[in-house]
Amino acid sequence: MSTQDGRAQAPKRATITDVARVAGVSRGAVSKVIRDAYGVSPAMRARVEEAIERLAYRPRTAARALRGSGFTIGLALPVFGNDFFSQIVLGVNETLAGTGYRFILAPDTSESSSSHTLDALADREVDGIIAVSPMVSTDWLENLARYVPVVVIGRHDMPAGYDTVNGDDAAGARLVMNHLLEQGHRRIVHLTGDYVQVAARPADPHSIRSVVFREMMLSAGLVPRQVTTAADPAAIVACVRDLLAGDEPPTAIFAAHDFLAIHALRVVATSEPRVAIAGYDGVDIASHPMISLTTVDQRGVEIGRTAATLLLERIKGRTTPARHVSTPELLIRRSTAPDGATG
Amino acid sequence: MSTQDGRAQAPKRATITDVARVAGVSRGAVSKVIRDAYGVSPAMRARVEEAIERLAYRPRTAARALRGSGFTIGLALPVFGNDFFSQIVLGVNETLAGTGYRFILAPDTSESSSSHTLDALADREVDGIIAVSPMVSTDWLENLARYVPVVVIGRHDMPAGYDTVNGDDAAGARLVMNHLLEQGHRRIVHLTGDYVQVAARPADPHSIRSVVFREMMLSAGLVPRQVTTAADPAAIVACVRDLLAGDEPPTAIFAAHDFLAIHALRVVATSEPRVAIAGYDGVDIASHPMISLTTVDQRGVEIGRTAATLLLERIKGRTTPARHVSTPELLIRRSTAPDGATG
DNA sequence: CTGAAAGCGCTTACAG
DNA sequence: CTGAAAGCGCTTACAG
Repeated sequence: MSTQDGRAQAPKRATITDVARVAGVSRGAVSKVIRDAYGVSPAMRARVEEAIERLAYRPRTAARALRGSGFTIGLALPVFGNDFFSQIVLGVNETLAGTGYRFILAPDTSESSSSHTLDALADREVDGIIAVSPMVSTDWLENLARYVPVVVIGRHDMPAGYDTVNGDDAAGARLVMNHLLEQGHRRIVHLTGDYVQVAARPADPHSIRSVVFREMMLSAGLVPRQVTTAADPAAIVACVRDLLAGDEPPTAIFAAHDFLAIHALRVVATSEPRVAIAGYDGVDIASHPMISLTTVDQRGVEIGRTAATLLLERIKGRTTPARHVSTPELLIRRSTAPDGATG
Repeated sequence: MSTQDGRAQAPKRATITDVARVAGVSRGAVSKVIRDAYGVSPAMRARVEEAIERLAYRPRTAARALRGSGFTIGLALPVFGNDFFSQIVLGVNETLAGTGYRFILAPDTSESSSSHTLDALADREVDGIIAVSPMVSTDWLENLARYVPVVVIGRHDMPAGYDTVNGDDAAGARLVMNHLLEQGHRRIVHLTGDYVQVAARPADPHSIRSVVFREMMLSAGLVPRQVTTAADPAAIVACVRDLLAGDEPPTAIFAAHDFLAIHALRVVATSEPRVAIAGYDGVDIASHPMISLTTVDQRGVEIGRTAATLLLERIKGRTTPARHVSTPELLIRRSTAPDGATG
């Protein structure tokens, strides 16, 4: 006996009504037991719990979220598979453990921009949203924050309605530049993503790194030179290859983030003369002895933990904005070691 | 005028009722316009769309899912931040583009096992679930599949109610072993995760790789030796260090997956004599010239694409089980090159 | 301590 | 082509 829709006769999961019937109580009573709410007699609780067990009942988050809270927070990521963002996710997960809150991840996809991703999360009635480097205006975020608690990672905004968590990008960039200058480098190039627009997005971490690079080169009496590349490995490799093949190739590259640095190393690994490279983020693979990339540890796990903590505060009712900045640390490795120390 | 709950006076997003009121039509009519359903006059559509625009209305997925479909599929991952799984996510994303379906990710967390993750997804009333290497019984999966369309990646099950997508692990393991044996290696050790239990989980990809390793060693007249390690980098490094420091250290290591192989390389990078290493998965970093790890490309993106395609079929009504196996390819790199070719 | 009723925001038949 | 009503599975006051 089949119908047109193959799922037509799919069995229904037990609902709160089924449990109420089996336990011989009202639906409201079952709800109270589930939520561990005040005012349930031990006897009733026992009966309800037995019925829940027997029916393998599980409350539907979708329905709960509609009325009360679904105990879920949404984590929006601009890309999937970036190791630094993975650190953030780890931190969020750590903080949420034991709180009863779960999280779901929603990466921006090829066809959905940051705004779509954030909207989609809000549409699912999550209790709060952590947005990592969202590419939307502050106005857009302020508006979103009117309806749902929001914490933003990776934007040095001065928001009224949401919280921010960032690394100290100016300090981190200074650490890198001081290191390279101390090594005696004069021809240093800043390698960054082609989406970085310092003028349009001054609060963007990559803009700040770029600005600091420029300032420090100038005050050292040097010429700041910056090249931009698309995000895919092939483009990065091509960009760095061109750079090294051009006139006056740099002796050092300050890459705006580790992904750029690691792919730049693909070129540098076989190039002569050697070019120093420093990255930014502190991803795990940078510490691998065969890579050994100098980088700035942004403490992604800590950033994730802090963001989750702030979001839980907001969910509980805080409305005053909080801004957290974590202190970066320079990890000096072989990629910027003086000539000859190459592994 | 503030209340105890800071969110008490948070503004409400416009609902379908608001739109109906503004447009002067019924809620059902608005619903039809939203869903692009049959039977709406152009005039009415125009009025409704104007109201939607004006109110910045967005249908709540949570409410839709309760009644019809939320056009969302859930992707359950056993861990977060694994590069091979990222390939799968990319493939799923590719296939979903343009279908109107979105996906949300739910990784197993420290406190939630695979079953909790899958339940949580089902509780959110997703239209279907793709489960990557879930650590639950087949009975459990069959039961889940009674209620929601399911596709499982990374288990060579013979299911009745769900689909499976896998690499050909036996073929892949043979590629690796043939390669190592051809290089003249006799003392080959298989390095695998300590959770792998061949007897208990014969359908697990890692079990299959382990079994094939054993068979091929035996038929080559060699002694199969396997060591297991916990999943964290420190444990892997300690394990490999012990292995190399022990009696009769191997001349080659067949790691059950790239993450193991790459961290094993941390030890091997500085060890004498040289030990060949092959991994399994085909993660991006393996191709980096400074890593250059021999591995089996599992074609993760293709696996993700196929899984999404099968799930969409199931959502549309297919009930007969499908099983897809993708053909792996051996990528020979420097990590298994003969002595002296070390980079 | 317990239950009946209303409502969250949507969709689905069913009348008109 | 359009609307009124019932219902998805839950929670929230409000009576008793």
